[in-house]
Amino acid sequence: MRKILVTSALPYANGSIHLGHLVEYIQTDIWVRAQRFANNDVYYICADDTHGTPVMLRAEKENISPDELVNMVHKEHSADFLDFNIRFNNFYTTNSQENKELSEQIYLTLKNYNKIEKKQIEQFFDEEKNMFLPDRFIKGSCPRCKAKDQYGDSCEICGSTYTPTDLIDAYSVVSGSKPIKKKTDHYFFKLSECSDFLEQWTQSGTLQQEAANKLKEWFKAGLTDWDISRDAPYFGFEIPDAPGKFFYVWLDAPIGYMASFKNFCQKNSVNFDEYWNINSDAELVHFIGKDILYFHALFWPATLKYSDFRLPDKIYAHGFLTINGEKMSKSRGTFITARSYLDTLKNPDLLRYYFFSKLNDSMEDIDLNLDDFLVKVNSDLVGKFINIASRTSGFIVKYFDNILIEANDFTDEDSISYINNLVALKKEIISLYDARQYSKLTRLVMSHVEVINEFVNKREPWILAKQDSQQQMNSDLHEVCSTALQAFRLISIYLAPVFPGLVIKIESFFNDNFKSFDQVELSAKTITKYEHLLSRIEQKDIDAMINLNLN
RNA sequence: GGUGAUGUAGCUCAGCUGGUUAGAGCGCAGGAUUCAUAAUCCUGAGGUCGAGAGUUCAAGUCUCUCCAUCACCA
Repeated sequence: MRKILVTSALPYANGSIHLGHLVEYIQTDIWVRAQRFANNDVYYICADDTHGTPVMLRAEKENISPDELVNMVHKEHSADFLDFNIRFNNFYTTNSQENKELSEQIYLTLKNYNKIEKKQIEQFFDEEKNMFLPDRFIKGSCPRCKAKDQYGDSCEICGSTYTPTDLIDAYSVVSGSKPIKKKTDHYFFKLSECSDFLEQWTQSGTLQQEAANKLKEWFKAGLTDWDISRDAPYFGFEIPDAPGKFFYVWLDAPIGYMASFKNFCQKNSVNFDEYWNINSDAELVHFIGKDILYFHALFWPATLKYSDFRLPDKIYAHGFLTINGEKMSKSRGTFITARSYLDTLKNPDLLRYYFFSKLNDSMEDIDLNLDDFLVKVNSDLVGKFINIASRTSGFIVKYFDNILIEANDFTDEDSISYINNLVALKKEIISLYDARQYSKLTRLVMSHVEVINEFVNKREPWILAKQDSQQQMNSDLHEVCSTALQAFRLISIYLAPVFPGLVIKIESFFNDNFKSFDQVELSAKTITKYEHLLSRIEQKDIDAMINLNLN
């Protein structure tokens, strides 16, 4: 049995969860559930990422304290995750006592290793607000194409990148005043000294090949030291020996993984050190988006290494979500929030299935084509999969008093072989889940769904039923329908990690409780009367969802 | 501008180290069937595998050039 600690990236506490976020949480949640079905011991941990300038300024704008804002958002995020059937063992916050203590402890250990250095830098400063400005908070005209109101780091019109100094007529987004340059002391993590270690570590199988290749580029360019401090006013943790200086949000965010787990351990009597000690025998797996590979593959392992903690075993990066082949866009209404999906389409499992059917182990972007989503989910799930139960259960109820023939008692050659084939898939299914080859898994399982529908068509239970009005137990009709339903049960067990809400209904249909892939070796004995397990998606619901996001 | 990734049927995607007439699902057309939420099953039409050149007995699969999209970097 493997002991695994799994994390998804921490959502930033400055906005709502949208479908792009959900790719990751759904991917991870499915992986976690599948590992549990494979009898492994898994904890799934997450938290809100709360610190930094954007949260601080938004709170100010809304006339509330950052703490209040962060609490509000935490409630919203928690509800979104819950309603999408994403079940963390703990969904905490980086704005916590545990995180403060761990961040300080880690910082001080880094310092002991002589990995921290104070350097004077020059940064843009807003005199009116009396604060230093991140690049994103300076706007001006693009030096190349002269487009107005471009951010301090790059131009959205012509795509050129530059520093805020290059902007024409730069102004502070916060106050509108012209930023001046001002000197200040910052603390740096001497990442440049970690190159050898990181180069070796990142090329050792922890990352996907494509991610490792990406990192090679960065190593070629050379690692520079990492600025881990920000000047007051800043929403975050003050650095212990440096009044007025705060940890940069990206320092304490990944430490939030540890802090959230620590909080969980305290509440549940789990041994924290067993998972984070340098010689821990548990696995540590991070799911992230490709945009934050830099932080997780460089800063984070270096931080852990020089603060005497264990390193991650795997960093699994996925691509971005596009919608109808394009970047999500507010003006097209494709910046779809989790809540707007739930309000209109209701059923989270449909999106979970769609993402599942498209995800693999690569960093390629995945596309949510809304037309494809509608027909694909309806035909795969309702038309084929659910239809197996829907079309055969009536006979079992009507003629056989809800009693199924168990797979061991099948006498028909086809019946025996279909069930055997499905049971034999267990190992492959487990390994496809483990390897995050979800799209391959979908094709594999769906091919079996098709076989069962073909079988039912060929055996024509409706004809068998007409031939004999006094159906005997173990008759052909009984066995044909039992075969379809036993197969349906096995497929449901294999896909249980994908659609937990639907599975609850399937469980009660079989008077069963699915917990492990091992249950495919058993059979169902009875069913309850069939009731609709799943409704189709309708175009008008998708339209309504888009409309909600246009406002 | 540099680096990397991607570009296969209307749509979404498979195609491992190059090897018989390029595949799946959805959609579409025709047929079968009526148990099932007009679901299912069968058959079929659709592709010069982004473009061009090259290596090879043989290339979607390797090399080069170009085009498009995306990402990262300066």
